[in-house]
Amino acid sequence: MGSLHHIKHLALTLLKTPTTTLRTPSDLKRLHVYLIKTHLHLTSSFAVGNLISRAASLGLLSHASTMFDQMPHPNVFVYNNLIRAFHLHHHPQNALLVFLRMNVVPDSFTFVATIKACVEDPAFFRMGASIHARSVRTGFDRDVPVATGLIEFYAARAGVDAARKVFDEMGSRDVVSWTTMLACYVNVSDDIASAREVFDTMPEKDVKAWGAMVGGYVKAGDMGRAREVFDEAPSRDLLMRNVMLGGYAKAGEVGELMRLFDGMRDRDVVSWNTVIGGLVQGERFNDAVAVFHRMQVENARPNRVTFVNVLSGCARVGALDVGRWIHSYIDRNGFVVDAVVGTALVDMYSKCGALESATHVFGRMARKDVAAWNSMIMGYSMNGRGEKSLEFFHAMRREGVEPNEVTMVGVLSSCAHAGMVEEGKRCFEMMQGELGIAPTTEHYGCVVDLLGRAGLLREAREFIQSMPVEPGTNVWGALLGACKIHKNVALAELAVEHLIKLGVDDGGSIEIDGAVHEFGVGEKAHERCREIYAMLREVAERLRRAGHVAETGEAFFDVEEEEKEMALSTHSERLAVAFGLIGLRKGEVIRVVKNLRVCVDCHAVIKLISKVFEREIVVRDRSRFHHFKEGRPAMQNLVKHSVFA
DNA sequence: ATAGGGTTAG
Repeated sequence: MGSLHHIKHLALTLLKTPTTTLRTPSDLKRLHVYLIKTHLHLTSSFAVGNLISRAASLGLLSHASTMFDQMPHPNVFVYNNLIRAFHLHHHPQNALLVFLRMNVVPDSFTFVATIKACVEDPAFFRMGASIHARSVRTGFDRDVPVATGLIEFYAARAGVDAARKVFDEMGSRDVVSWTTMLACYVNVSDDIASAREVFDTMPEKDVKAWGAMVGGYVKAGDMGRAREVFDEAPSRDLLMRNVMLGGYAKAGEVGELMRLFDGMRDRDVVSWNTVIGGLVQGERFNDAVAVFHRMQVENARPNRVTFVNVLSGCARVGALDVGRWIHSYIDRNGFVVDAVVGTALVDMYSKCGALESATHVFGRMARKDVAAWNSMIMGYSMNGRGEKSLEFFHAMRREGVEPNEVTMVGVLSSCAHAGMVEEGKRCFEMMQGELGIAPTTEHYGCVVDLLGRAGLLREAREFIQSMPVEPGTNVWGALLGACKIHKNVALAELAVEHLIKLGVDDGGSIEIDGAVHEFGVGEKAHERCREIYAMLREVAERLRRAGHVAETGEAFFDVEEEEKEMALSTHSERLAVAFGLIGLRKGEVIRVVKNLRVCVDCHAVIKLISKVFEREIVVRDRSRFHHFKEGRPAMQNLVKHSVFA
């Protein structure tokens, strides 16, 4: 109820203890109206300053600036809050403009806020230096928070030595300035030894100082030392535990991660997100989804980071059901699909082979940055739609979005899939020239793929030899793929030799009812193993009747004939497809994710399975998708939601 | 009445 009594009460409370009231935007809007009605907005710097401060933290910047504009004589308190408001909303230029135009004497709070704004953008280096000079002239540089702000400013803009100079010249230091100096060594110069030296020299340490030191070791990847400091600290707060969780997540120490997490009395959304992210990184996808479900049970509210983490897990294992569920959760709960969440959705859909949904999400995104375009370009490329992918590339350039190295991987692989050799070569040239992007092993792999697929095997081989960097698995994998297509056994053996040396193994997985099942070659460990092999025998029998003969020429050159047939029929992707035939209801699309390329025989067999068993099958391998429907490689209806339609 | 330091993401 917006009764006048209620509003008056709110206003009076605000004037006494402003930070504890006004929790919602509507509270603030009512108060705004009240201040105007009572003309307090013209005279009370106290009321207006506080309103600006609360408006900024509630995301209502327009209320803040309206109130400011209406005030004839704002005092320094009002100015400070407006500068802080702009800074909070990432408008450092506006913050500094307010500072330059203010016609009252700045105080130490003003200097802190403006220096902070200068840290945000490298363009404000000279501005920051001149504010520093002004603080020296007016004596505000002796204020500890001002000097601390300057340490951060110089560390970010001129390096840690310049920051250290300010630190050394400070008249007095407190625990915050010491911790700031420590953090500069950690974040700016990766100098853990100097950070430790500062830590050992500090006259007093609070929980944040201990936390900063833990974070330093975490960033250096030294979890042993991080744990030592963590255990040694006189007290541990939530943030410090989260830092530790992040370290275990980054190091892939999932056991320690879960042990610490489960032992925590209270957790915030960062704790949950860190654990989910760590499980996804550690390829423990089912556990990651389980933790997400645990969040619901424990009434913990997820945020956009949670969604992005879970979605990236879905993308990696091709878990379309879970991904769709997350998408509907986002919509149901009114979360905004911003550039990052949108890209995560697009990426998930396209890596699950659901291009139609990916295109739909992309089309509805308000802001599309490089990463968003990349996910579309990559998505179409991986799904074998090279021309469409290049259309997106050109649209992106028309929109004035600068391509990066990820874009070019997508573009080059599109050219490879579409057989556009000359276009691909042109793009490779353009990338190094016009765009000034240095090629990575990914790009070289794409070029090998481009040449190899087109049958230019000798050129591909020569290209590999001319590479200035060591060829990775992707490069040899591309060459092997080309050898399979063009039946070049000698070159294939060379590629396989390198792949084995680089430690590549074989595996595939499939998602049933939100759970991921993994299969290796000749896998026998799965709980429904007997059923799966029975199904494989049925598959073999039905395919034989349909006239299939295995093309054993290309796999295992040194294996006896029968063993060859056996090994081929237990290739991981076939085990997974067989499991899909058992575990999924008729009419559901069977989606399989594989970490190597699908061999020619499996490709042929799965094509036949899709026909004989009347199932739609999508197999994703390390470079692209294979859609099968009614015995043919199938394409979904992609044009409907396309931005070009 | 307003300030400065350690945590998660496409």
